[in-house]
Amino acid sequence: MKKRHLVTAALPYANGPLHIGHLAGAYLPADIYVRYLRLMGRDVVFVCGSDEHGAAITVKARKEGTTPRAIVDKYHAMLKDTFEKIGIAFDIYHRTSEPLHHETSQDFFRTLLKNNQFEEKESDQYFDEVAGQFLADRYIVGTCPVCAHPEAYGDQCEKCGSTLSPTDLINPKSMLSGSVPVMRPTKHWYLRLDQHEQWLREWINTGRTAEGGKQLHNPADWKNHVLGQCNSWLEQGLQPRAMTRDLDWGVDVPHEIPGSEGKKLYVWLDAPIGYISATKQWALDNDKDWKPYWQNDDTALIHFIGKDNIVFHCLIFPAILKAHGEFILPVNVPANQFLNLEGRKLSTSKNWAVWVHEYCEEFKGQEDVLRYNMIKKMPEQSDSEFTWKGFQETNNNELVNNLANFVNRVLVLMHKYYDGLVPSVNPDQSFKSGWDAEKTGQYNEELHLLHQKLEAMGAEIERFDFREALRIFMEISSAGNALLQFNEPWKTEKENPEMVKVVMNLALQHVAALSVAARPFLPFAAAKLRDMLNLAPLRDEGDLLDVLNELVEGNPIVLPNHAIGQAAHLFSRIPDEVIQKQIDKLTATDPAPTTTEQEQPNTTPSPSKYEPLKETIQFDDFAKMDLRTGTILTAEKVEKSKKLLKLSVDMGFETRTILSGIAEHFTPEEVVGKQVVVLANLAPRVMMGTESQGMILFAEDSEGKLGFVGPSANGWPNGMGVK
RNA sequence: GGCGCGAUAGCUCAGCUGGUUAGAGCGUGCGAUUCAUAAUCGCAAGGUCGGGAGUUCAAGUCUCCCUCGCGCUACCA
Repeated sequence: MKKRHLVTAALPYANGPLHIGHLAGAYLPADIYVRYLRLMGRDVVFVCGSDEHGAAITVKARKEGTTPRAIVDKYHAMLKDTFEKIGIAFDIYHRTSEPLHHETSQDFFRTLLKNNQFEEKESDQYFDEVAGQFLADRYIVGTCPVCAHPEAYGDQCEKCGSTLSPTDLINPKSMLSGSVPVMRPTKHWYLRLDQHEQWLREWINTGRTAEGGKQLHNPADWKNHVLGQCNSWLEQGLQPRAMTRDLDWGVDVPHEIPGSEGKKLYVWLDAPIGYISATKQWALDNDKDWKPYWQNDDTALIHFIGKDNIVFHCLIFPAILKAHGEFILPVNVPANQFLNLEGRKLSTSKNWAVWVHEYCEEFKGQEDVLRYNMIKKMPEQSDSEFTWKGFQETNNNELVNNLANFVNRVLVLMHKYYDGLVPSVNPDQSFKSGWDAEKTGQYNEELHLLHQKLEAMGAEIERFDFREALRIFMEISSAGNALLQFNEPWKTEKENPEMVKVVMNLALQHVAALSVAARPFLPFAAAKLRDMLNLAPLRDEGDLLDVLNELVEGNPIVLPNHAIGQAAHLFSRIPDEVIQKQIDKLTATDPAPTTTEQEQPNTTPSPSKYEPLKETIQFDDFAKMDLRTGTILTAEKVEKSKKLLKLSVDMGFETRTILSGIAEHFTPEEVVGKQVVVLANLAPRVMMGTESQGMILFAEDSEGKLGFVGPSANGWPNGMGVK
């Protein structure tokens, strides 16, 4: 194992609160890993912070009539508070708007420039002639080519989730001035990723940056989907990537560099360097040196992220680090897959989520219950699912019935029989082992078994299998329950008090071991347990290592005559009403039916389903559109396209070829013969090698389902106007 | 469309380089027990390992094709 660890968790974007998907994907696994390392006495720094730049934040500020600064201040404070409440124990939670970060990333940029890592390239970008500036993708709105949502952004449609590029938008408009943007050439700095392809391929697949080079990591330890995603990119060939953008909210390209006016560092540089700035700030605050953590190959650098971030952390950021020349590469990037909620994908825009700050309000004192559930459902190898019902069952059956109940019965019996003083034991006294009813137990040997379990648990954490680690943790509680069950102190106390002393002492050692081992998973419960046992609070400085060192010798971790505290309930049952309330809340904010309900006609949509009205236009604006009736004659799927159908439409006076993005809604057979309304004077556009000569109108419901729009009477003549 | 990852008991998931009757937790059924938040402990039932073909003495595990889910990507009005 390396001498020291630097652990990062993906920087959350400061334009919204944290939901359980974020938690299960990156922050909780990172936190467990780090807490474990601290318990083992390792040198570890855990950094994170808010990602506060980019156009999405300025857009949000504009919408809400405030400043980007106000937006990031609000969400930074909120995120920081949420992390604290749910027990994510960063060493520092930084933010990219700090001057230190600006300096750090600008220095990085200078070094890359000096090292000839950039090429300057001109490309055409949308430019707002009224506002006199280039437009970030987010600053351009238009109609989504996929779902016809009229307010899609240049990079993404929030309605249907499609990834877009600004040139895809129909009727693009600048959000700054409302004018129609024009294409204009602009210059940017591109990182020569193509020059890094060779060693990246070698590094990803062999753990060495060059043949015969030093072994930096073992690819067998990396997750399948991580390697697969990387190789998929490598095989397609890496292209130079722009590292700067025409933005107005971000880190300036250093001013001394010619052509830097109006240019900001793109998120590719800005965000990951945030890890480094955060480490620097931590070092300043704690009178430490940040450099060994980033520049010494004794350090294990580990990035915890979600699967959408794989390429960024496994290819682009490593390329940046290597291009700089003085930095180490990550030894692992244990990316998780996605967590679904009640059968559907989490969606911020559709408010289909469990918000962590709300959970912390509504379930005060039950932070660990959420953590436990997140671990059980952690999407380590494939997507997983959170349900409120499962949340309740897990809490009641495992945390209350097994763990909390075990702790409670031990403490109650200890007080009953020994007034809360740990009894001394005769190590030769035999009893039934809690691990196997058939086996005769021996005190020191049983303590040694406890050691083995804790060690196995740690090994699983080290290989990022947190669910398995948690299972082993619970095994210790189950074995404790079994120990009591097999030996029945409540029956045997009178006839065989010596045996009961050993059993109760041993049961207490289980509880004590759990009070330490729980720390990575259930930090609040761990603290409560320490208190109940009247043991010193954990210091995060090798407490588990100390326990292991005693147990491996067969020694107890709580000595005879230690006075324990009063028993209290570690976890409480969650009743049906509480769960039902959460389910109601979820379905109230998003009335979308589940799959089984989808058949039901939904005639009374709630007000929230309606899109806001667009701004008022004049009659002249409407009159510009030439709408005509037409009939679809033929339809076929466009090759290599998922969404397009190629249609020929009888317009009466002529037959037109029109491409329409409806292949995911209708089969070609379904649409042939349908009478439709066509926007006939729309400028033609070539897509997938075919020119589209118009646009077909569809009605869309709140689910994104499409319906034909046409004259209600059959046999209406084609080519007629629609007014 | 291309590429990647996944599809295993009612539910949530493990199954490393192919090799004995395919595992765990939860749920279910039966039994034991009462110190404990009607908790606990034991036993049992439950799977043609998404579908099809192939390689092999032997395939959940390798190859090919197909279906479905998710992600990345693409000139998609």
